[in-house]
Amino acid sequence: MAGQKIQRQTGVALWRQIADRIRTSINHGDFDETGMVPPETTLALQFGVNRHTIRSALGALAQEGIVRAVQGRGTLIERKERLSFPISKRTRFSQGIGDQVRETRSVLLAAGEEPANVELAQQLKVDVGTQLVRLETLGQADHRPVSRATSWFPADRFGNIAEIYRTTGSITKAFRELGVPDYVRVVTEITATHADESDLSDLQLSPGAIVLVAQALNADLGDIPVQYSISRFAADRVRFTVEN
Amino acid sequence: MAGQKIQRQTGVALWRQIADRIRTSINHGDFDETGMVPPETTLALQFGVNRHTIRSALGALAQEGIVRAVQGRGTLIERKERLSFPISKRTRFSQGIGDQVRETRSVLLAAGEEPANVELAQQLKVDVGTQLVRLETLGQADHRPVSRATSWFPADRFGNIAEIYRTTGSITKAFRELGVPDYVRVVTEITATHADESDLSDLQLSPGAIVLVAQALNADLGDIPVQYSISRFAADRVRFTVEN
DNA sequence: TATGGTTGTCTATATCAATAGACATTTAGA
DNA sequence: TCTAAATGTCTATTGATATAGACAACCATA
Repeated sequence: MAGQKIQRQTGVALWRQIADRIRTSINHGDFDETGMVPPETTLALQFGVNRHTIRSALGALAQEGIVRAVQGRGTLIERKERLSFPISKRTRFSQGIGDQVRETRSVLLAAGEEPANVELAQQLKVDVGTQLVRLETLGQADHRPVSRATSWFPADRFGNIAEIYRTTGSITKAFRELGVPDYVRVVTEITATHADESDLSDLQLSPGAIVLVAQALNADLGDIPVQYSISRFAADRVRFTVEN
Repeated sequence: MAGQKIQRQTGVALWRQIADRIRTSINHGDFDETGMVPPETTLALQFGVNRHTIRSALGALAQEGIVRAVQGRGTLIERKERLSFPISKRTRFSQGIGDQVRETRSVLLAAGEEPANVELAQQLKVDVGTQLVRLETLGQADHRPVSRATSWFPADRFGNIAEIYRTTGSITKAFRELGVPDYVRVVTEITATHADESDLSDLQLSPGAIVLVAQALNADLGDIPVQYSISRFAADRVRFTVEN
């Protein structure tokens, strides 16, 4: 927990800034030796704020299930999190993080059809208005939500992909059943923004959190686009790794 | 500016959330037709807040130089920003964004030597304690700061790289003079976090902003690590693009 | 030049965020 | 079993945040 100072009067409450910093320190392993966060009075001194402000920060982290305060003992670290998520030609949700957690799962939240707007048409190289299948999915690792994705597929080739995905829980398998034995990542765009309301509920985030947004285009082996997706990851649970 | 609601009582002030959202909309080109932000009363209605809260948000954006309010007319958009930053085997700062801006520049802020700690040693494949050259640099596009990077190089091969970099303003050229005709990106790790105090001053950010952090390892053509760097980008000025 | 639409300014009030201090309660260890 | 160290709870005060309403000042244009 380096000597960075915190900002006052910025529209971001001190307790939230401090909570974010402590969460980062925990994930970075700064307190691994003791397994607990430093005492409130120590933290108050370090951050140069009142002890009550520290308590607000720790209260928020306790709400997230990251720490647990025990009277008389201290504040114990309950859970650390930050998965490494590889991005490469063969980016698959389950494969990449499979060795970091015990169980990965992908859940279909919603499915539907809609015509391609200008942006989607451009990405998937189809005409505007072409019918697309839209899938809303939630990626989980050890029963904790990690990513929230919206994907679009050309409906003529993948009209019933929702059906198959629902049963298999895997895009890769669904593609295979629909005559796409393999596919590759063409391009990934990465941005970061503040979590919106649906992020908070879907990813079980604390308000004010940061989400990493990855817009990805997958194509089959004939370079025909098969999937365009926008995925939102909890920034403090995930890191992207680009291997060249 | 989709119908995402804003969060109350989250430790992030409403005016800051709204300022961030409006900035994103501007950068996304949502108001390009008129060149102005919607009237304050309209925004207040859309976001479901008081007009004074909108004024706080617009005031913050005006402080950043993004908008300018004109009494009687409206609030004009002064500047848009979000550069696309490609990440590939041959990631170079100037090349990637060279066609998006008129001028790119890289400035040496500081230089020094220090022994490798555990992490640096592991990354650069040297022994702990091996002497390294550390360079602090600032990447600019059209005189606006875009990235703030700290780089480490093995001192035995690149002892005077700071000197050369200061004159050429280019890592690529410095490498070339020091007997590394070419180099490739081995791996890039991408995370996101809130801006700290030095980000605010170096990148001229507004408090509470988000930074994208890229930790990158470059190697020469013999796969020997030559540079490990940690770069911080203003998240609302940059997007990463991973091409496979 | 009159009008509608827009930003600028003021007052007032309620709630959240942060500080300050005091003391209770619990735990671990001497 | 006493004590030090830690969290838990309470009261009080100040400043930042947000709402509400009213009206002034300014601009474009019909």
